[in-house]
Amino acid sequence: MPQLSSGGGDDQGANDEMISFKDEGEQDEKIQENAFTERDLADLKSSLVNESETSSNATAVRRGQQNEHRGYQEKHREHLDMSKHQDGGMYKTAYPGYPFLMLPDPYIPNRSSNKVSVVQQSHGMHPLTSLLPYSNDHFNPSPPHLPTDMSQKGVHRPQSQDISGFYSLPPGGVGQMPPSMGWQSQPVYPLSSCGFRQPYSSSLPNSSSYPRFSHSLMLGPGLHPTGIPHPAIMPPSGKLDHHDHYDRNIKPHQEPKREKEPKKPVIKKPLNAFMLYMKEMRAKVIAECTLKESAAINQILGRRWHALTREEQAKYYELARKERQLHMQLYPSWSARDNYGKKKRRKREKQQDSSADPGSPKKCRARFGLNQQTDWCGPCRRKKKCIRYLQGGWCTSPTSSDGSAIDSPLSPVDGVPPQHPSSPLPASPLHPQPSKHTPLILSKSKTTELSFKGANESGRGSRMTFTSI
DNA sequence: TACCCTTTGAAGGTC
DNA sequence: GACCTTCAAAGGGTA
Repeated sequence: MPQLSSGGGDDQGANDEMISFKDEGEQDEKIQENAFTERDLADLKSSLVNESETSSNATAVRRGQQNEHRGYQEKHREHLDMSKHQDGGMYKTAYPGYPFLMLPDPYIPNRSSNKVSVVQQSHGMHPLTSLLPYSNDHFNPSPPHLPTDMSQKGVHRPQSQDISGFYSLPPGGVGQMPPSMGWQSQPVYPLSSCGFRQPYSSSLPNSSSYPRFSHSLMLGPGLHPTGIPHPAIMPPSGKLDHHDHYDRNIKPHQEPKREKEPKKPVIKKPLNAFMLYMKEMRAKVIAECTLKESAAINQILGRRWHALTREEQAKYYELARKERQLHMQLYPSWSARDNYGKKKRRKREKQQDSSADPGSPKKCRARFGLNQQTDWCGPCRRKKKCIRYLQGGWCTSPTSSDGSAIDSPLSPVDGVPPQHPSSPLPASPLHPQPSKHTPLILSKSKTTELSFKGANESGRGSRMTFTSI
């Protein structure tokens, strides 16, 4: 949980505490104790209270709806009406390109503060997407993979009000959030990996996301007047296809395509804290570093993420948590596993191939077999993570192939502290275990990645194994 | 055209 | 409970 850097303890300090963002109750208490100002706390608590209420309310509402047998088309018309009323305000206040949006009055009890939506905003999406399109009403009334009552789980007025609680972030609590998130003051950024600071904003380039969002606001031909594709619902192709996201009642000219190829919408995973951060900061990094390759950008973002203060990270965790809650409310039957296989087979194939390679390093189990367990390392005997990888015998320690800033998260030009402010970090979303993400091992260059893959049979697992060397 | 790369976090499955 | 796998975003790179 966020912990303000207090006297004596800078961000490198050892006075870290384990804070779990998963336990909301604990989290709230921790927040009270350490993290935010009193005002922040009050607002946050209020927000969370609203959440609790809204959760129960939403459930009750859904039950009520079941009794009402209210057609979702009717509900959808409500949404559209609401959207029409809100569009103006949304456009005026929302920062384009960011998944969060500031909500107009109907959703925000207290408009005076910068309210922030926690719902992701995909490219080309109307800001209202954050609220309305979490409903399936825009799609098949009863997608096969959803329960029959999903049509009742669409966002409706009561729920929208409830949701507003999610978005009601206290002004103070968001004080350091970037303007694009609707937060009021500038965050303190480390020096970029390019070696300079750059204020947000006005200098924001024509990044990929911002202009695209603007385009959606322009509502080009064929776009829904409200421009509401759902951020979490994607066409099976994986590409945002507006045809799939707009109400068929509103877009009759698009119907032929729908009828021709009724696609089953894919409900995307809610974004986690880091993903939200990435969406927010990507444009800035691109502007600063004139990088375009996402892999490199993401490396920088990863380092910056670790360089964030706890409060800054906490905001993203909180937003992500709320987004998950909202997602859960709207798609109670959705499972992350629903999307498994949607991205084809990727590394799995490679990993299988790699594991089939007799020359590749293996864990104790694979290397020595069950009948030579005495040769296993201790963790392997306990079914823990094999430590042989870490002992240098089977593969060389991954090192940066060059001294580039990207390769080295410790690079001074990046302004990133050698370690996360609180490392060694306890296990928590804010303070991942060093074994997982500490920058002691520099981010993986290609060389590193290869070395690691060979050692671990798993490209993914690599980041968990090698980073603690 | 489809997948890779790269990051962190969450979820679900396995052992 | 630890570990592993997959997916979420993004867009240039690659086969």
